[in-house]
Amino acid sequence: MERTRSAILTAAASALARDRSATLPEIAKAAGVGRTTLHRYFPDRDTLIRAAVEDSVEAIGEAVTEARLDQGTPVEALHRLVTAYLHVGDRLVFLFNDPHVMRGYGVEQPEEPVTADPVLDLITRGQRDGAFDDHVSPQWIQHVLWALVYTGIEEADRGTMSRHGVAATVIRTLERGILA
Amino acid sequence: MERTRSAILTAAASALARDRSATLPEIAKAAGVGRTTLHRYFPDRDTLIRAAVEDSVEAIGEAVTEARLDQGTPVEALHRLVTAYLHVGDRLVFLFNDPHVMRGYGVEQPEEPVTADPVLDLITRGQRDGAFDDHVSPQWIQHVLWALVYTGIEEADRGTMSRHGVAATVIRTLERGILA
DNA sequence: CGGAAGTGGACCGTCAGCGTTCCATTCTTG
DNA sequence: CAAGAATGGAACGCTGACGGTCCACTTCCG
Repeated sequence: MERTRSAILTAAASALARDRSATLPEIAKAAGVGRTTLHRYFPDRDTLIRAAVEDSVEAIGEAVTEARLDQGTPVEALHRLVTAYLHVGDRLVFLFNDPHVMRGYGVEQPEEPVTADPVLDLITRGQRDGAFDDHVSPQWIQHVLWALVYTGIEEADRGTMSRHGVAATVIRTLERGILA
Repeated sequence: MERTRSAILTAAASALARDRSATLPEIAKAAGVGRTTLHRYFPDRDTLIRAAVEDSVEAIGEAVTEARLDQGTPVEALHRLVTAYLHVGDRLVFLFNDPHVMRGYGVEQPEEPVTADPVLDLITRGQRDGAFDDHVSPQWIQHVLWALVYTGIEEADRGTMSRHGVAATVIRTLERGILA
């Protein structure tokens, strides 16, 4: 069943986000599935993790696409992007804590020029329009964005901040820093 | 020898920062020490990690103390703090990636009020003086600070940015955000 | 020089997690 | 309802990491 596969991948991302050394039985239980079934879908741990990474990348990619970053002003788009990221928090945290998928993307890509990243497109557009700081590299802005969203998610998970307050706070700090 | 103990703890923090599932022999080798010696100083893995955490907390604490955060304007102090953090990058990354020491501090603390954190003192002072944004909590600012420093360290490790450029960039983004 | 302390290579028993298989049970579907 | 597919509990062997020990070797100092 495709439904099972999806549930496993989601649960795996969630469980591994919390504890990257989560055991296979733990993941299976989190997915509401027996260890045998888990093994049936993903023969070994490595396969599972790769699939989970791929699935999360895809899910996040969809969320970003839906955010329509090419529409409206860069600042408006940025707001939608942050919101979108927060909605896929688990997967984002999972990718963030993986053997640092972020740098090489872990999943082998056949030398894709990667020029087609909507987020980087938005950032460069914002810099061109004079909306975003162009004294720093687009990559830096992207990483800062990830870091702040990640921090916000932690805050929400811990209960320190309300789910909604997080978005506003992340955006505020992202845009204007911490100075008064 | 106290020298050996220190070398082990430093190497452990460094190795575990890169790969938190680093094996004991790996840590021993990183410390330039035999597995037996490692075992002599720290009977089991858990003891080693606790000691490494404690050691790192202490080292960072010293670096913060030396930054004299109560001197000069909050902004000046913040600059020194960021620089100090970057100098103890390895340990910071180690603590950051630990079973989330950051939240509960992992190391048992007997209900210390924790009121004596120079960093939080600086932040609240900055907010009181009208230097820092007081629409967000001091904790949030602290976490953002950590996150940005962490991001900067990654950048430096990856070679994306020069060691010196990192400090300037982190401070710039921390202070004024990503808007132009 | 000689003993004490520290070091580390080698070895070993244990154990948790993994990969694999078997099989009874449940769920689907024609 | 019956055949087939899917599920998951149970058991097993394997492997890698760990905790622990023994012992030869170096270093240091009386």
